[in-house]
Amino acid sequence: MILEFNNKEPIYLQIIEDIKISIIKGEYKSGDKLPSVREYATKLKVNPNTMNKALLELETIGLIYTERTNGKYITKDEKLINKCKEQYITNKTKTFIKELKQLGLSLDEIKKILKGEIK
Amino acid sequence: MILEFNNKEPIYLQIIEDIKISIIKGEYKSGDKLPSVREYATKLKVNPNTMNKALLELETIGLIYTERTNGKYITKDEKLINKCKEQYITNKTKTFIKELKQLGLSLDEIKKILKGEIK
Amino acid sequence: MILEFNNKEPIYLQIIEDIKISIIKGEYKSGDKLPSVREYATKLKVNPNTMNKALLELETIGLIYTERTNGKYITKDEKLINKCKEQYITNKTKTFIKELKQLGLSLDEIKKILKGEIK
Amino acid sequence: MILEFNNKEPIYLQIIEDIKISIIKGEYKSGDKLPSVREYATKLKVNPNTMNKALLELETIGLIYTERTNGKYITKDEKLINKCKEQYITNKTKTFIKELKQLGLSLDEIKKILKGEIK
DNA sequence: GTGGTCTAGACCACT
DNA sequence: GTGGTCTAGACCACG
Repeated sequence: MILEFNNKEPIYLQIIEDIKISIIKGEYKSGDKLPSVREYATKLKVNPNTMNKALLELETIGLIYTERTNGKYITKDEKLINKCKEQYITNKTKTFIKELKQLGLSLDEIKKILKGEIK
Repeated sequence: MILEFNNKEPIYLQIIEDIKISIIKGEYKSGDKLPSVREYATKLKVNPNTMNKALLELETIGLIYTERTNGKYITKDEKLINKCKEQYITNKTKTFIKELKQLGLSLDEIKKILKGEIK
Repeated sequence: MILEFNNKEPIYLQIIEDIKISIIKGEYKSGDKLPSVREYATKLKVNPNTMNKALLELETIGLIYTERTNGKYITKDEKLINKCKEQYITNKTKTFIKELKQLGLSLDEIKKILKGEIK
Repeated sequence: MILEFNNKEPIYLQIIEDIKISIIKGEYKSGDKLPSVREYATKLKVNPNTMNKALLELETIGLIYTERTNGKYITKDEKLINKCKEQYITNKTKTFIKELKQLGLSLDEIKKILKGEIK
């Protein structure tokens, strides 16, 4: 996994986003063990503190959990994962539609644009 | 014009975005005079410096220009405005599609989701 | 005479510069009568105060003088005009050379560049 | 590095110009880390905000870039630097020639003047 | 310690 | 009254 960070957004948020997507896509599966913080940090060329912050936040969301002294794992709660996926999708969709509507575009126009873009 | 600011994004960026949209929508028309910096600032309950920062950035983009000691105006370059509009739309559309594709969704699935959301 | 003003520099300075050049070039000759302030102002689409400011400054330099109730004239002091011309030229030349030298260019290099540019 | 500011031009513009020249000359090299905003500000006896304004503008030009929380660096895009250098030189040269031509001087006369001035 | 943002308030030149 | 510049000083997120 290689991550191109942009400098406008906090790195830890970009990492969170990336791992979230991996989970939603199913690349990381329920119960999978995650690399150690250190390992992760070196792989991403990132400060361990940053890595830790990202994983902590994922833990508070519930997408990963920690087994003391053993490592971090993807949650076994598949419902949660699905819920996350749906949320992610409807979120993106709604804001997308909202933004275009804000420009005064009608739904028909939005559909047209999408047809043009989806090839 | 009332603007509700969110705390995640810098105020000046939100102002830029808002004015940009007004221009794109045609609420502000080519050659229109903008409210003075101070007036704008009081209306938005923002420090004049902040307001100025936003307007300066819009000027470097080229969407507005300054007449010395006279005020600020919407660009007369309608091509630029149209270009901005198109850019804005295709930008939003492309990232939207990219984000959903990244999740492994096929184009058909994206279409379905949109149909569900567009009511 | 048509003047395209830029918005970065004060208009009155641009006017001064322009009239100065006209005098140096000899378009305005020793003893010539200048248009009235009002006339000038309408021609240049400029506030009369601005026009006045410009002419006043030219008067303090000595390039023009006022005959009470009669109008403004180009100085009859041709020496002054010549001095101005020389000053203008050596000024521009010296700063030009200084700026390029500052970049670390040798005199030979500057000569080359000039040969390339002068066609 | 000591900078003598003149009062005619905004300080932040003079700073921009100075840093630009340092980059063009190669005193600051591709990828070099710049002093921190605060450090720079104290060195130049300028308010940090002013310093920041200058650096921001250099960033929009692309000559420097920011690494979040880490510092600012000279661009690694050496082509851009070269382009800037050329632009700077031809710009200065062209306006110089234009200004003298505007006075009615022939190219031969300009050459003579330069020979006189270049010693 | 780094840059980013924001506020408050002041002064200036120009028209 | 307009924008432009500058200072002082504060707070924040990030790493």
